[in-house]
Amino acid sequence: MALDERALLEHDDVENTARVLKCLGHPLRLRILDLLEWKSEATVTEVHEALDIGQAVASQHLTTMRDKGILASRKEGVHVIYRIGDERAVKVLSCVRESAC
Amino acid sequence: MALDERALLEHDDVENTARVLKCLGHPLRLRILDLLEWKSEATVTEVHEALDIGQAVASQHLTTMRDKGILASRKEGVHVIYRIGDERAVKVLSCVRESAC
DNA sequence: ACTTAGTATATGATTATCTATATATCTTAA
DNA sequence: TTAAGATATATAGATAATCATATACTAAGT
Repeated sequence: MALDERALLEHDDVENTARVLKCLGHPLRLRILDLLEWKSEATVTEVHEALDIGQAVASQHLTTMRDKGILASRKEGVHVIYRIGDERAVKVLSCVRESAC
Repeated sequence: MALDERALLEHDDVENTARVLKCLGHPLRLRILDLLEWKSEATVTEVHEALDIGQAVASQHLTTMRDKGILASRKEGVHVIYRIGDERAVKVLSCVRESAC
């Protein structure tokens, strides 16, 4: 019955969707997303201090999330300021948190 | 600023949320979810044939998803019939698919 | 130019994930 | 009880993720 013609699959973005969800599926990255949801913006240092994780780890996760489009960033002087880059990530989070979406 | 008091975190289910999202973050498992979304139910054999994957692989992924509560199953004779066990998974999927949730 | 603070990357060790093959278990029919 | 089909599990090789340490890069100030 030609699965390739089905809704999700015909978009041929299953791989990409999986990549995004997999990226969200990590405790630290969820906490980063949560942090940016109420703080709007944060530098690498702020993330690494707020979450009490190593600077390199923070940078790595932030970069990973930006690569997937989940986060966006801008440079301001010596700081790199990260923010949420795709509101769908927030919605996904709220979907999981509660029953209603 | 006591991150531990924030919404998502005070639920202390960050780990579990991450586990679920990580589980969804796999191409085959997304396709399984997609299959069960329009087919309602499917046996292991049906999944492994519809997705053209090995029987063991199908069984493993189905088991994994059931362990996380994403799927549910019942036994009927010699068959094990899987279905979606948590509608939030579907909602997560639709959140990622489109802009609106 | 030098220093310092912020950020990114390279590396490697550890652990987890994925898939295939093979095998085991379970259920029903003969 | 034996056989056959359906499902699950054990195992192992390959690949990928994670995290820590160390190092490199960059921008601003002195």
